[in-house]
Amino acid sequence: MARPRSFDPDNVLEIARQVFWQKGFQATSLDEITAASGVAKPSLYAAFGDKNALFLKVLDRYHDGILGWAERTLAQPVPAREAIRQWLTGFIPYCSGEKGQRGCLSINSATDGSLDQAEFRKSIERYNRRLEELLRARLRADRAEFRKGFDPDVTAHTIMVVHAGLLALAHQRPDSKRVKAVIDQVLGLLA
Amino acid sequence: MARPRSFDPDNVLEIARQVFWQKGFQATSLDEITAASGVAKPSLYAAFGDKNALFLKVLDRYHDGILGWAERTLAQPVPAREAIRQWLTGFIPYCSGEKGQRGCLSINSATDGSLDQAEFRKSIERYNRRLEELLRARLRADRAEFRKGFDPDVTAHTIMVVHAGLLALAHQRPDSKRVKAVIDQVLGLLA
DNA sequence: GCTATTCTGTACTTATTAGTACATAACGAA
DNA sequence: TTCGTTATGTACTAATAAGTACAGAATAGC
Repeated sequence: MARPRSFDPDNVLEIARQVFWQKGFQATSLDEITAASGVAKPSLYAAFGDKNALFLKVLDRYHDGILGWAERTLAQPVPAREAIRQWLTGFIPYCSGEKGQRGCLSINSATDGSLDQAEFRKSIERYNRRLEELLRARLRADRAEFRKGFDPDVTAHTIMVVHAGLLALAHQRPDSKRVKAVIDQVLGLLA
Repeated sequence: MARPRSFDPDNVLEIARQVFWQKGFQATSLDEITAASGVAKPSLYAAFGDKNALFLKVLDRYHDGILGWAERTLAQPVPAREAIRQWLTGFIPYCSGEKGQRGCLSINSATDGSLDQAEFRKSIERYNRRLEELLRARLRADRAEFRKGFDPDVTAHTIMVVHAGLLALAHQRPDSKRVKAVIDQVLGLLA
């Protein structure tokens, strides 16, 4: 009953993610997104709202993707330590080499002082909380695998810190061997 | 033999640091720096060059301050583990609570995709390299304090990762107790 | 084919901001 | 005091970018 959309919104969000991820929220202009996606500004505004709303959708999508993968990886029927090792190891391609350069969209956004928009912060906080909950739940459930006095809550948070640190330092494109060595050493805390 | 400067450049760099640290490089306009410092733009340009050059000076100053403090702390005549504990503990006020909100200027800059200026990257990389060298040198020197097979190089890097992670997550204003617990747990690797 | 409705593209407005031109003020030296 | 020199402040330019007005295109139903 009206003219149909000439683009796939999901596809545009994917393209927008790449641009935002590479250049950051502030430095990305909507003109760059129209150039990359072929969708003109009025259509972007109609479909996603303003720049903030578009970025928020991109960020939520990014978070959901990682959370989904974390859920699957951490639910595997292997020892908790092995599941967490696989989870952390899965980040190596994003923490090292050329691809590491861009780091993590969530952390890049969290460290961007200009994004004090409450909604961005909320999205990031919820993401971090959920991720840590996944780790904590797994460590608590398999507590019997560890030594006496093992503290699953502190350990879950430590792993979050290491995870954030690896992705923060990823911009230096470290060698994947160094990243792996750090992961192996930190997993020594799971005993 | 000419009109003297009406401001202290060092003082202006200090003020500029606060503004850049709070809002980030991109989001900080020179007008905000003139407003905060009382120094008009032409004077800023004459004294420091353009916005990039000013920020680079601010960043280098920031790095030098932290490196100087790290050198002093890590050179103390106490066991390496204790020196490193003191060094990490010293970051707690910057990793937690209200003050943690702004995070670390260096990491904030490293994760800002718009700063692909080669000189910014170089300053940050040199800073990280020197910091890691300080840790590595201390751990190597006191290697005898640790167990057989202890790897000072990997451990130094792991500490850098934890350090970066704490400062990346600082934006969430975690409780200082949580930060301390992570530090204590990680120091368990120094044995 | 015709119409109501929604989407698209061009071209605009408006605001912000990096950087500068220029007139003037403040100093040291003679 | 006067001159040469360097700093300061006002006011500008130019460029970039967010957001929008509007005319026209594409569809489904009639």
